Amino acid sequence: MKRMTPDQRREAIVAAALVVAVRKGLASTTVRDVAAEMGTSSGLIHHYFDSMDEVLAAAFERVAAQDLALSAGAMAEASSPVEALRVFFRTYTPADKDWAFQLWLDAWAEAARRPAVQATSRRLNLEWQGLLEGTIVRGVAAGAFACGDPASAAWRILSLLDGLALQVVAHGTTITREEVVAWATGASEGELGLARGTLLGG
Amino acid sequence: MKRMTPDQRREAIVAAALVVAVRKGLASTTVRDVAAEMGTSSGLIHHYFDSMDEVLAAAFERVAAQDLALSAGAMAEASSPVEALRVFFRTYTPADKDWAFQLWLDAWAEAARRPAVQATSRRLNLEWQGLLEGTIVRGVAAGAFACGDPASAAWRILSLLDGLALQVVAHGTTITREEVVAWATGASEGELGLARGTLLGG
DNA sequence: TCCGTTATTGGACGGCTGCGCAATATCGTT
DNA sequence: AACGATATTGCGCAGCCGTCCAATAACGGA
Repeated sequence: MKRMTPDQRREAIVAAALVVAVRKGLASTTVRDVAAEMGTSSGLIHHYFDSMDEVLAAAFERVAAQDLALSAGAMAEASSPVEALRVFFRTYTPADKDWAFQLWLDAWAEAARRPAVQATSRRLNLEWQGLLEGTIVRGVAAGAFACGDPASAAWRILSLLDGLALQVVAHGTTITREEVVAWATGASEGELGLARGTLLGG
Repeated sequence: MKRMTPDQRREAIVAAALVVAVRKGLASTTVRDVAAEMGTSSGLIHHYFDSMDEVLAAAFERVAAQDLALSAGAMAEASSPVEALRVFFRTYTPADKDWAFQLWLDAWAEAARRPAVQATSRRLNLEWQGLLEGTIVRGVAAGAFACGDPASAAWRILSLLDGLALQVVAHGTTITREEVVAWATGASEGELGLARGTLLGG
């Protein structure tokens, strides 16, 4: 195959790994799959990554970090903390990309046995919490929210959303996507002392 | 190996599969692992189960259903809905058995690609929600809780708990077990119109 | 004690796994 | 045009996978 610069090749490997991971699941993505997806030999992958663990972590990070950056960017442009929270719920909720959330499920499960995946998953979860906490802190400072403990409130909102989304993605029919959004925003309004329905404007 | 009745053998297979699943993860549990754990040949397993998917589903069900029954039993003996909820939080929370919750993580992730595991996981999640919903309904009837929608409240409490526990088990150090319990009970008190600290009696 | 039933064996089948390494091909530079 | 650096190949290694099936062994009833 055509020769690439190390940076380009690394990118290509991660991109190919992601395609395979979405199709087969993170845990079942193999060196040969990724090589075939790139159209190269499998040996090439170990020339850039020490282990498959690191390839999978990089592939997961690619989507997860991008989604985070997208949400963070959109929230930063919001006119107020309340609006930022609306943006958060709109962009975080698995809408047409359940596959991304499925990758989160894969990552959480794999974390126990793949150190690099665990590190990435933990770091990104922490960043989501930080993003949310920052927004809450700003809202409290602006007098828009009433919240005694922004850090824990952020964890609660994030975890509720994850727990509910999990049911949709893993089990399909137990609850609907609309219920996830409605229940999570409702609980968050209670958490932050907002009037019912405040966070549902879309 | 010694000949067993079909019932005994099925049990032995499921028990052995569970031991291996706890050690290696649900997804990485193989026919040969299970056979070796039992001390029999691997062909025996397919004499009792059509596929590995069903073995894993049965192994997962063994722990999950037992934990559910244990909680349900203890909650049924509680003197009041409030006490029942206290029991719920005490028994649901991953205390010394993170391994059981890790199996839940495995099951949720595997659900996408293993029909039998998905069916079991979904059914048990629904039963947990039902157990919680029933308790809330009884509490409302007894005037102990104020809750307009017990069904969705049950989903919210369960999902919050799952989402928080997930961080503990998958990432280890992000939040502590104590925070999980404190935050989940706190949110539930808000959800049900209880005074702060009501659910923490232990 | 013999016999039919069936639990159990053990290996065949085709395919897959992560990893490592010598050989080769393709660059940019001289 | 020749060369050194290195990206890429292709395969070997040792082992694993789920599934299937003919042969065997152990049991209960006659």
